[in-house]
Amino acid sequence: MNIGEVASRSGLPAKTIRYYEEIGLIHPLRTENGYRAFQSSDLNRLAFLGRARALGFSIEDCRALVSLYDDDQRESARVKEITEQNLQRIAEKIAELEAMRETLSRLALACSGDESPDCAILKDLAGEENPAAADGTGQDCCAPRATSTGKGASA
Amino acid sequence: MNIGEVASRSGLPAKTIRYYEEIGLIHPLRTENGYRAFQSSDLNRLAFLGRARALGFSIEDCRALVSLYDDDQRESARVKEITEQNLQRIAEKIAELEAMRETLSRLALACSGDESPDCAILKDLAGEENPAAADGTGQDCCAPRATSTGKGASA
DNA sequence: TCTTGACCTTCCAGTGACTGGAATCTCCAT
DNA sequence: ATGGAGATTCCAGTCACTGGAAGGTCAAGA
Repeated sequence: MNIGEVASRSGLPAKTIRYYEEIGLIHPLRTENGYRAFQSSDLNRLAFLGRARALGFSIEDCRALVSLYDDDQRESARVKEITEQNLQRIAEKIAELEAMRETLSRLALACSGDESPDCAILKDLAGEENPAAADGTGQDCCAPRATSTGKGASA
Repeated sequence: MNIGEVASRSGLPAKTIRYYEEIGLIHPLRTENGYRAFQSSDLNRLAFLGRARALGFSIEDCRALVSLYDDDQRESARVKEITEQNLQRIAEKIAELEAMRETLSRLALACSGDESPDCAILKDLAGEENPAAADGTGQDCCAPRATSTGKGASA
């Protein structure tokens, strides 16, 4: 199989497949003309990688996972450990985004969204004491210093 | 104020403040020795930017927001529009992460996590017909081709 | 036989939003 | 005079690709 067929069969762009070879995730053979010659085992590996990536595993996680997959002496505990770390990262990210969503929803509600320059969103961003808070918690959510690890926008 | 004081007062790293100047988000004056000389208005602007970034606005959104903030002819509708676009991006990201979380939780539960090589997680990634599904929906969540826009791991 | 066009190759640069580090300069206190 | 903190610029790296240029290969059709 040439790269085009593997791309359409695996759902991964050809560019990505070349990149995965470059970083050592796959090792397809070559034909005389220099084209990559994929076996069905390569296709399986790429599908595995595509699924793992779609589940949020990092490339380094994927490297570990395929190597565990290849290793029949593996302990499933190691796989579970990687999975649970990923799960925790994702849960943290969700929590961070939920906090943003709540604040943004509140601000959007408080903004009239008309032709006047008066804007509750800008007032909040400018640090004026919450005219639109009214949630009683008094939490200073999402101030720059409060952003533990994440760097704000990333999507 | 020098950059160090502004950094500690705004909560933004000095590196980030220099970067924000480089991309034209702020325009601090300079003293004779070449040091940046920040006014309190620069500090306000940086705090504004820090809050906006912590709420997930992109740098380009931030550029638009500060320019709206500076414009007393603005219409609050424009601010609300940007906010709601951001809100939607965040909601989509959350939905994507929730789907990952659900699948990962299911897989982690199905994996014994012991010293044996038998692993439900690896089986699923390898595309074996869901031995751990049992959710009745039969949805082929998180297959590589199903990943609409997002590129999988990004946190 | 020649040409066309699809497909393949490599290499380099860009993305977003910083972050790290080197080399150098300025200022102030001892 | 010296030491150290803090400032400057510039370059490279992060993550996981993605876009594009320049060129090689192959099969089909005129």
